Order: sequence, then C-alpha cells, then structure tokens
Amino acid sequence: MRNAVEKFTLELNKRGLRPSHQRIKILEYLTNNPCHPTAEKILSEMKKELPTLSKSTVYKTLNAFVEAQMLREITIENNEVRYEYNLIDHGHFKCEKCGLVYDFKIDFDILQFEELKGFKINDKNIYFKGVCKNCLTKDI
Amino acid sequence: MRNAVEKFTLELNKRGLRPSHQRIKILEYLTNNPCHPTAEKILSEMKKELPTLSKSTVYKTLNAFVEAQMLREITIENNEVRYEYNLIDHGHFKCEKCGLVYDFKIDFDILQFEELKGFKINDKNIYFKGVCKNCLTKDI
DNA sequence: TTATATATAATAAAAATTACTATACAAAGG
DNA sequence: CCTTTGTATAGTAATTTTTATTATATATAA
Repeated sequence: MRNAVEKFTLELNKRGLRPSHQRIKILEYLTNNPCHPTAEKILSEMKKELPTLSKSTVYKTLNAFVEAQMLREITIENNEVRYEYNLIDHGHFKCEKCGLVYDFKIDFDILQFEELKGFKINDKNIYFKGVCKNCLTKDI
Repeated sequence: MRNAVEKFTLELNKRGLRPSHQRIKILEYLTNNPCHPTAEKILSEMKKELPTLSKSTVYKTLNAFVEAQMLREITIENNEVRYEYNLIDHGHFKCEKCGLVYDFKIDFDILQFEELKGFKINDKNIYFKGVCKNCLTKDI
C-alpha cells in the first residue's frame, strides 16, 4: 500500500498539484472503485474512512484532476457527472434499468469526419443507453 | 405558416399529445432555430413573442417531447441540456471557445461492439470537444 | 354546450455544483 | 529544525438548473 501512496504522490507532483492526504485518498478510491462514481457517491463512501472530508474538497479536487487530465469526466445524464481514472479511450453504456455504467473498447482513430477537417479535437466521447444483458434476462 | 401549425398538430395527435398553442409554438421555435438551444434559451427567446410562457411549461413540454421521441436531448456539459428537432443520427462537436455546437454526419450502424452483444441499445450518442475552425483562424 | 381530463402559469422546492472564508497543512529558505 | 509563504481543506452559504405543487385555463368528447 505504501507503494500506491508513493505512486500517487509522484503523479500529483508531476502535474504540479500538492500531494495532500485527501487528494491521494481520492485517487486511491477511484482506483479501487472503477464503477464511474459521482461526486456525491465518492463523498458519502469516503466519509466512512475520512469523516471530516468535505463536499467542497471533493468537487474542487475532482475538477482539478480533470483539468490536469488525470481523470475523465462522464456526462451521460445531466443530473450527475461521473468520474473515472481510466484514461484509455473507450465507450460507455448506461443501463436504464439498473443504472450501471459499462465500459466497452473502441478505437477512436477509426472515427474520422470530413465535416470536422480543420477543427482541433481535444476530447472524444461516445455513450449508449439501453438495457444491459443482466436486466434483460432477469425480465423473463 | 398555416401549414406548419397543421403539421405540428398532426404530429402531436399522432403521439397522443394535445396540440396546445404552447406546444406548437415550441416545435415551431425548434424548427426555425436548429442551434441546439437550452431550455433557458428557448424560454427567454420565446418570451418575446409569448410573454406569459412559463418555465414549467417549457421544461415539462421538452421532457414530454423527448419521452415521445419527437426531440433529442443533448448532454455535453452537465450544466446545460440542449434540445434538437433533428432525429437523424449524427454526432456533435462543441467548441470550447465560442460555445457553438456543430452537427456532423455519422453512420451509427458501423459501430458494432462485441462487448455489447445481448444488450438492448435504445440510444447512441457521440460528441467531441475542441476548438472550431472559425475560432482557430481568428486566433492567428 | 357542458363535463371531464389534461395543460399552463406562477411559485415553491429540490438537487447538484460553486463561491466564500477562516483554519490547517505542505514546501522552501534560513 | 523552525519559520515563512502560499496553497488546500472544511464548513457554510449562495447559485444554478430542474422538478413538484396547485389553482386556473384550455382542449376534447359526450
């Protein structure tokens, strides 16, 4: 575990962010919980271990991480922003029944568009909605 | 113009929605303004012509239209949901400088994923972010 | 034309996010 | 190692976006 703390400390330093206890813990949480949690979820779960952790810290930290390109922000629904530590390009599928968000592999380089020639693309997102296999079989 | 009212009346009836004056006007606005407006924008713009139009009507109507699959909801940023009347599959590009949202053609049928086999897909979305050609040339 | 159900307007409430400020902590220099 | 300086945190208040509530108005069908 010492290893993880050192790894996150190094990464934060590299990005010009101070390796505070809270920041390291939030990175640790996101690594251990690749379930695309919302800020609210992160806060309520982490309060169990870090009772003094505050809402403002979570929001500010997540925003700082996104800006430093350490995290990806996922906006599928307007009423919840989700976060993930996985920076490798992939798509998302959100099940409308159980609410789970699934990852799926996708090669974004294949997607080239005439109409966007001359545009500078910084961020590519793809997400589907529907019902997952699990919920479909449960229905029968 | 009479023609448009009749067209929207028919469409609303077909979907089981009463063709009220407000609903027809909102459809008319979205047809004439394919700029992906937010609820707030629709409300403030339409108040010029329909001063008594209320926030609740706009939100309720837009939600009803999305549910009836007459409109598409675009969530690129968490703090603004945008709406468009164009139901033909396409992608979106949002310029981080000027804020404009551009459409681009895309054949979603090409996008098939092994990992989503057995999943029921109801909705496919793709959006990019970056800087548009217009803003890039202005910068020089 | 009247009865019935749904839609609207106006306001209040809710949920998510951001701003503010005093205190606490991390990094650098003596 | 201690002090200084700047940044981060916690707690709270404020903001923004969206939804709920309710009385009135409107559309449809008998």
